Amino acid sequence: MTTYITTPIYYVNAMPHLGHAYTTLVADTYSRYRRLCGDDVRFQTGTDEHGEKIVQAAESEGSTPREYVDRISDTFRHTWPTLAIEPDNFIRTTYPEHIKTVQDILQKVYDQGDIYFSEYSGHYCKGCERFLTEKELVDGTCPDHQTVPEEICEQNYFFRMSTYQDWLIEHIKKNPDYITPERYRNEVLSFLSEPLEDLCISRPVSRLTWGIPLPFDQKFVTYVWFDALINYLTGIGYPDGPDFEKYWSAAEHVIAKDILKPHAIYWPTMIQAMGLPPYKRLHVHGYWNVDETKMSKSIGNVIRPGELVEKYGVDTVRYFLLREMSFGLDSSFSEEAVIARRNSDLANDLGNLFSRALTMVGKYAGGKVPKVDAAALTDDDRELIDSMEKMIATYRVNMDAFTFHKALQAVWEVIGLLNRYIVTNAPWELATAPDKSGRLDTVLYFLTESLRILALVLRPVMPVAAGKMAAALGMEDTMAAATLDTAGKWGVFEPGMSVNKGPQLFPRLETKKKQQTPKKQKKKKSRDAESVDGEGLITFDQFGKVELRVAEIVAAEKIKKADKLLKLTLKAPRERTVVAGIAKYYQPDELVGKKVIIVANLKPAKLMGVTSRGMVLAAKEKDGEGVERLVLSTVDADIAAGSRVA
RNA sequence: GGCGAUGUAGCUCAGAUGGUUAGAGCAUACGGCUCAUAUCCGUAGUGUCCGGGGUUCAAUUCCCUGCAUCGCCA
Repeated sequence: MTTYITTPIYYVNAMPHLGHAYTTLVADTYSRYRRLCGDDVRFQTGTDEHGEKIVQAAESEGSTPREYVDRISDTFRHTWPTLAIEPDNFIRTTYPEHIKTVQDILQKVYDQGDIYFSEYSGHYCKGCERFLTEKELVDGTCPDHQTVPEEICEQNYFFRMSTYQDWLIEHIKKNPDYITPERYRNEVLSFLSEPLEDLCISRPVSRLTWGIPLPFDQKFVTYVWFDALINYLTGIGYPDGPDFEKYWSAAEHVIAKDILKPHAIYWPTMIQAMGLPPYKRLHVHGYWNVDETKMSKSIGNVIRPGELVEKYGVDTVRYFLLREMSFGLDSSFSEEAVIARRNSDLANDLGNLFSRALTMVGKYAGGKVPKVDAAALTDDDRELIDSMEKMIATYRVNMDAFTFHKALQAVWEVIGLLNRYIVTNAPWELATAPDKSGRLDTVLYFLTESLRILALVLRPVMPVAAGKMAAALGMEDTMAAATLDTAGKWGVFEPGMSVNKGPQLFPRLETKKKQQTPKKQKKKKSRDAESVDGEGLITFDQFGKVELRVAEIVAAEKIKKADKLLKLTLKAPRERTVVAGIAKYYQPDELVGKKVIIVANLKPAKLMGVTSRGMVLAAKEKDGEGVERLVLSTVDADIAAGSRVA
């Protein structure tokens, strides 16, 4: 079998965050799993590097687009190994081969009449990089950027997506696995129940230069779709690379739900127009909410995967992300939850199981895997074998279906069974009775054999830890080459092999201040959950939740019908909109350029129709006559916008 | 505004084509073991299964309606 698994290519206007990491981790885990099944696997990720936003981002830091994309793309490329993510190919849309193939495809589709030229006019928002419909406008402004869109009349090229609508509906209906989980399949079908409009695929060079020129009209460059999506083809050598057909016939894409439409609608119709067979499956996952709010650049509560790995280790992070999220749904991320998973699942259940079992093989069997008396198996033993085999079957079904949380749940059920097996068979008692040595050997063999299977199935999820487990079992090399077919069954371990406990797999992590008398705390909290311990004092941790940052005011304007409110556009370091109640004390003009301190992770709120993401800190006083004065907080010396304040 | 999803134990969630005692993990309390990483094993709980109405011998499950949250579309 062949597997071709891809992540989206990531737009280089942002640094890698938890969302990128999760998508890529899923693809990596799946690729490792398919290799474990013996597949020929190709795993691809990369970066999407064209577009107006890139030009702006490059300008704002004084570099060329080329320098800028090289730098950010490199950051992505170097982030993945820290998570033990190992793609076979890292593609960039600025690679010459990609550009050439994109142009060839555009020419082909143009020649066959599926791309046409047309004129239209509308409200173009620069921030959104697109035209907004009348209904999207709020008081004539873009609701996301609070700017008045330009009235632009423009000519562009369009792809006849509508031609392929009926085919696509048929295809999705006939192939229930084409888009999963089902909720997203339904969403797509519901969208397709209305007539599709054709897809605008170009931008005039007058407005965008950082893109791939249309081969049939040099006054235009291609806009995102025919550039970015085609990476899935160019990355495996389309059109005439030797491996192209082999991998393309097995193509599976992993995406987050925000890019469902391009992948479930635009892309299949494009593929169909090119005369290629459709991709095999599309796997759609949800978002990570961070501490109960959406993770977003503008709120600034972005989790950096590298920092997590540094703190908790690569295996814990991978396990947590795959175990905690029900694939397809949103999940919430918190470091408390990571620590809880680490301690209960990894340290207590799994790590301790390895530790106790291998210690006993060392103590009671001289460190060598003993022989089994096959004639004297108990019901316990048979139940264990049975459970192991069922677990492997469940694991395979769920790994195939991308329901990683269920696969891991099945593995942990058998880990629980093993811990029980130890207690009921009490090897330490068997060891004191000379006539029970046969039974002792059997129990120890059953344990080590089970550990071997655990190390095998956990490899796709926790490659580093699984390597340590294999090493402890003396099977580092054989495990690395093993497949589920050859090794994923009972009875593979050869008696006589040496095992070696080695260091702890998952040392417990200290939980914060757990020793303090919890009962007293409880009483206090139940009286008033809002009040803080002590007399109005907050803990350092509580303070740590408040993210203060330096922000530069780049624009300020009054909000209509609100005499106190100003709408500020801040850079911290990304642009965001914050509404501040300072209109009585400051004029918009005098604010621009000022550097202030903001609460960056405040839950967004709508004030007079404007969404405010954060708040500006200011001091207020009343003089003797009750007249109020307000002064904005600022910084003592010039410092980069976005700097953290603590 | 239209369509859809979700609402179950303190927390995160599973589940039943309607039918006895509604489940798991974490957290909590108590007991046991000593091979093990203060780990493991056992026991114990608590639930107006979102509110209201209907169908039915019987509804947490089906139907209607309301509320809340979320998603897609306009």
